[in-house]
Formats: sequence, structure tokens, C-alpha cells
Amino acid sequence: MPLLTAAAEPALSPPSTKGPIMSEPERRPFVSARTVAERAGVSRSAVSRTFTDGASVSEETRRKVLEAAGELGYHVNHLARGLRERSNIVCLVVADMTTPIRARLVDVLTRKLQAAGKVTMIINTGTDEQSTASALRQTLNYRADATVVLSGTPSAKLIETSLANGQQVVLINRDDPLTGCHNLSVDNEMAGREAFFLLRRAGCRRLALVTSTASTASLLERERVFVEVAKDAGMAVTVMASGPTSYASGYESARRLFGRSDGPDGVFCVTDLLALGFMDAARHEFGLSLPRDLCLVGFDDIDEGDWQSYKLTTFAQPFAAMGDHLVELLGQTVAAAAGRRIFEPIPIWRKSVRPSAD
Amino acid sequence: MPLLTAAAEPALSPPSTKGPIMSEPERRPFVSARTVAERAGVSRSAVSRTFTDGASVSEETRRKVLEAAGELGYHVNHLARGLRERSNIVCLVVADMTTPIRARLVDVLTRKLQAAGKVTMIINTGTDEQSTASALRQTLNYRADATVVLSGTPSAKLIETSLANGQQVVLINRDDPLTGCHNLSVDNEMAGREAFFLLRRAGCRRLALVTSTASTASLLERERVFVEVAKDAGMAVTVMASGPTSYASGYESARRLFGRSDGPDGVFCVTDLLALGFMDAARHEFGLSLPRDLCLVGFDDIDEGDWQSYKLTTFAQPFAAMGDHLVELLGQTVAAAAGRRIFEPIPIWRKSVRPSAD
DNA sequence: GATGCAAATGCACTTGTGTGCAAGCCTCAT
DNA sequence: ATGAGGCTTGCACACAAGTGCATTTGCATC
Repeated sequence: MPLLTAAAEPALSPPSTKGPIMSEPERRPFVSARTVAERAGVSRSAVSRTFTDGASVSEETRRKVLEAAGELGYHVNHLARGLRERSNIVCLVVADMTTPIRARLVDVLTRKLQAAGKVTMIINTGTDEQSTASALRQTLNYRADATVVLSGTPSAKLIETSLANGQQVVLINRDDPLTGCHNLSVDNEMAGREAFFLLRRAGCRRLALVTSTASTASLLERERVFVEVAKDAGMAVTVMASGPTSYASGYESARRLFGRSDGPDGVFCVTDLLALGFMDAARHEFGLSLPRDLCLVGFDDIDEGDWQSYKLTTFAQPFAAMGDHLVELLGQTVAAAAGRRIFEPIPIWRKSVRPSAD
Repeated sequence: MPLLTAAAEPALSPPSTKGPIMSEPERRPFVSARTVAERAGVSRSAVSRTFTDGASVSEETRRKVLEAAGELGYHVNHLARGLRERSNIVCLVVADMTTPIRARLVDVLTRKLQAAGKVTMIINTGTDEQSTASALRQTLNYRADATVVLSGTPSAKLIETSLANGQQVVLINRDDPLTGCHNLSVDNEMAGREAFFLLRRAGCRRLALVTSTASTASLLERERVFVEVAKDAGMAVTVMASGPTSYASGYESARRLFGRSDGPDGVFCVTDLLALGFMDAARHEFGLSLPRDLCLVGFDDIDEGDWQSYKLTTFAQPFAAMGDHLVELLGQTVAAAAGRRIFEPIPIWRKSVRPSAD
């Protein structure tokens, strides 16, 4: 029936959908399976089956379909496919993408997801609850199979609706105690502890910890453990935070700390960016030399830390392993037990800490 | 290894897609408009109209619909909506995402696109034609309104099918002569010329240009103009490339250049990353001091160039303006005249070049 | 109370897929 | 020759939305 009407319609251009003829930006000339079918002289089902793995098509029609598809430039519409089954879309909710560590994480994850046949949607958001909320909603709008949160803390209620809609929620390095979602995190406790031992072994006497005013759970945990372990060993720690997690904040923290009578000689910066800013201020503003006058430990292992001007001793986050674990999670059924998975940071020895005291 | 192509590539299909009824992980419990309609006691059309701007719904039913939607956690399915009208998806094809400059560009673009009501899909690809091709196919699979290419050079044929499908193609900083697509680019000619004048004004006598072995059109253009202008002024230029566009390559180039009898005293690095590596080697390996013994100009204005250890004089790319222009393009009808738009780089004066010769 | 008009509503069709079911076709063995 | 059995193939439906058109409802006016 519809075929008849289409045939009866003369070839003159359709009188546009509705509006005046002023412009016609409404055309959607994407070629569909039906067009391919008509051209190949087969049914639309045959086209669908040709592009479906394991479906039953004769070699002959398959050839005809592929030929017609090639000539027309046909590509399967994944949006339509996503109506029936999984969309294969994964949403990445992230803030501060320009930060080296975030860029690395996004890079690794998009790579791994792609290799697993997923496609990633980036939602560039702020860290406040408001924008995280609208990010989560976006995720639902596009029927993403999973939402991976790298920044910000989603509200428990919104996570609940995500889960209720059969969507997996994975938090990376967000140590917030939320139930129902997967939690990949680096072992911040070990980092805090090891950082202290590194500095003590180097013979440092006046310890400081530099952090940011963005009170992320990860940063707080590193701080807590470092201070606690130092206290157990009978050493006090000066804690300093001068702004967001950035080079400038680390720089400023150093100015403040060394502006006092006796600056520290052993510092744990909870982030490499902070550490590099701190190191630059210590050197250029106060003429200190590392590791002689000052030992410095960072966290993240960003590329810049390996540059000749810095050679920062730090801890690397095992992003590759985290990415592998993520795709493994996505492969499982939705009902897979949600829970926390902790990855060990890898100590990276460079030149900003003395090898031993003696 | 490549992205899942449109062809009948086996791909790694999840083995459970069509398996027996042994388990039921196939549930897609996403709540649809019909469910909301049933709960609210109205027709499905009413639900649709409630969420469509400007449609005619009484205040009463609207209230009922919104209430039911809230209770059920309903979110409009943008995939289904994308079947009829524009998908509002924009694909970003990018390689080397961890590079600071790329991360910045991706950050700005995702922000701008988001503000314009678009959603961005990241396709993390290699720069070879093969992976660019499968990236382009991915773009078509998801019916993206537009494809924005930040890395790699798509084949003319593939661009053609994109355009034939009504998809806009925007190349950013790819100066390849491809017809039919929009081209946003920074003025490399001006950069090369200005870089030379900066160095000459500083009184440099032995010029060098440091580039990478990745022969991007942008890099080649900067090199060509710099060398040409210098030649016109009667000065020779040593050109050096030691590897990909990275810190390490810049470092290596400096080792080679200063390992000779007379190293350069004025250098244009076509990329900031190269410049920072170059600077570090010049200082730490050869004890040079900037800008006394060596004047250095970069390009990109990455954050790291402003760090205290570097203070690199460079040119900034006006990404914000480019992003604004991009969303403006997307708002136009598809038939908008494709062409090239050139943006002026912004000179950033810092400390790596002497202010004047005298 | 009847009429007119506007707003609200519902039906049915559209978008592009994938797939269950049944029918058709071909081959082979009885 | 005929039925069994396996491969193909097409119909029709499902997925989740938006919307033109016709119909119904509500309300005011005559």
C-alpha cells in the first residue's frame, strides 16, 4: 500500500513538509535500509540480516546488498538499533578536562571503551551538584548503557533512578559512600603512608602537606592518612591549602610556607600539579635545591613530572588496569554485585627525594 | 582492532545477545512515554506534547504527566527523537588527547557545543588514514549532525559520503585542501613571520627551527614561512626534527643542535611542547641561560609555558573564538557555503626572548 | 438552548532497526 | 513421487518518540 502511493506520487519534489518554502533545512538525506533494499531488489529484512552477525542470508543476496550499500554509502543507524537493544553508548561525566591527569584518564578510557565496541559521550560539567545532576539526566536521555563519573558527586537519588533504569553507574576515584554503583579507586591510604615513609627515610624533620581547597574524598583521605601516620611517629605536619587543585595553588602554598621562619624540609603534595608549582616557587623564589634542602613527593604521575626541570618522585595511578576493569564490568550483566575495587598506586622513583638518610 | 565498521565485520559480539532464555539480562527497563501515559491516565501523545516546546496541552494534563514522569523517573529518549529530526550529536575525531593543546581544544569545544544544546561524542583515533576512516564511519553510524576533525586527514571519498548524507564536516587546524567541508584554521603564515621578526629584533644571528617528524600541514606551513622570510632577510635556518610532536623530541633536538660547534642563538619551535623540551635540554645539558644565550619562541600557549621554570614567549590559539564560530556554523543550514576561516594567533610575551637588540 | 470558536485530545502514521513466525524453495532420501 | 528437513525470505510487529489531521471538549455568546 505505501509502495503504491509512493509510486503514484509524481517525481516532482515533495511540497516540503509544512512550512513555507523559504528554506528547507529539514531534509534528512541519510540513506536507510529501505533504500538499499529497493536498489538491491530485495526485502528490507535482507539488508538488516546482511549487517547482523549470524543471521541467515544467502551468499547471493548478501553480495547484492553489500554492493547497493556501497554505492549508496549506507551505514547502519545505531540510534535506531539502540531502540531495541543496548545503545552501546557510555557517558563520561568529567570536569577540569584540561588537567593533565584528567586528560590522561579520558584518553585511556575512551580507548578501552572503543576497543570493546562502545562509543563514549563526553559530558563536560562542573563539580557542583547542580551541573552533575543535569549531566546524569543527559546520560539517561541518551539511554547510555553506563555512566562513568570522573568528577563531581552525583546525588544518591539520581543514581537510584539511573540504576532503576538498568543503567550501570561507575564512579572513578570518587570515594563517596554511595550504594548500588561500582567504585574504582586508587589506594589513597597506601599513598599517604608510603609518602610519609619516603620522607622519613630521607631524614626530613619538618613535614608539611600541601592540598587544595577542593575537598575531594580522595585528597582528604591522602591527607588524613599522612597526618595520622606522622603523628603516630611523633611528628607534626603543617597542612596548607591555597586554592583549587592547580599549579598556581602549589606555588602559592610554597610562598606561604617558606615565608615563615622555618619552612618544611619534607613535603607531600597530594597532586603532581600542586607539587610542580610548589617546586618552582621553592627554587625560584627561595633558592632552594632539591633534594638537598627539600624533599618532595607528589601523586598522579603526570607527564610533566618527568620533565628535566622537575624529575618528581610520585605515585602513578594504574589507569590501564582501571580501564580494563571498567570494560569488564560493562560486559557483565547489570545485576553484577556493585562494590568497591581498589587499585594499588605504583611508586615512581625520581630525583625529588633523597634516596636515604644515613 | 579498528572501530566496528559498517561492513559485516564479525567484531567481538557479546555472546549473550541471542542466547537461550537461561538468564534474562536483556531487560531494558527504561521507562517510556507509554508507561507514563498509562500512569497519568492520558494518551501517549499528551506525554509527548508535554515535553515538546510550544505544543498544545492543558495545564491539568501537563501537571498529571509531570507528576507521573517524576514518580517513574521518565526521561525523553533522545535516540528515538533523533530518528525523526536532527540527532544533536556532534562527533569529535581526535588523536593524542593527552597533549595539553588537544586537551584544551576538546575542553573548549565540548563546553561550547554543550551550551548550544549539542552533545559530543569522542572518537579517539590514530592519525593514519585507516583509523580516521573508521572514525568517520562511526560518525555516520550515529547520525551525527556534524563531524569535527581535530586530528588526522580523512579521505576525500569519505568526506563526500558524509556531505551526501547531509552531515556537516568541519576540519580544525587541518589545512588540507578538501572541498565541501568547513575549515577553521589559525594563521600559520603570520605566526612564522612574526616569530622571525621577534628573533631578529632580539639580535639573534644563528637561527634554527625545531619541528616534528609528523608532517602536519600546519607545522609545515609555519616552517615554510619562517624559513622563507629568513632567507629573504639573508639569514640561513637550520631545520631539525627528531621525532613526534613531544617534549622528548624537543629535548633531543636541542642535544643535537648544541652538540655541534656553534649552536643557534634564536630558535622557533613550531609547538610549545617541543619548545619546553628544547629549553630544558639547553639549560640542563648545556648550561645555557635564556634569554641571554638563547632566544626561544613557541606556538600554542599551553599552560605549562607560563610556569615559572619556562615563561615561554609564544602564540596563543584563539580557541574560544573558534568554538563560537563552530556552533555558529552548526546553527546554519547545511547548504551554508563551505570554506576556510582563518583566526589570528595572539602573541604572548613572556621571558624567553630578549625585548630588543640594541 | 443552539451556535460558533478555540483549545485540547486521540488516532494513526512516520523515523530505521532487529527478529519471531510462517511460508516458500530446494535437496535428498525413502 | 512424496515427504522430511534445512535454508531463505518476507510479513509484521516492536522499539520510542513527534506531529498532521480529525475529532471531541469546553466555554462564551447570541
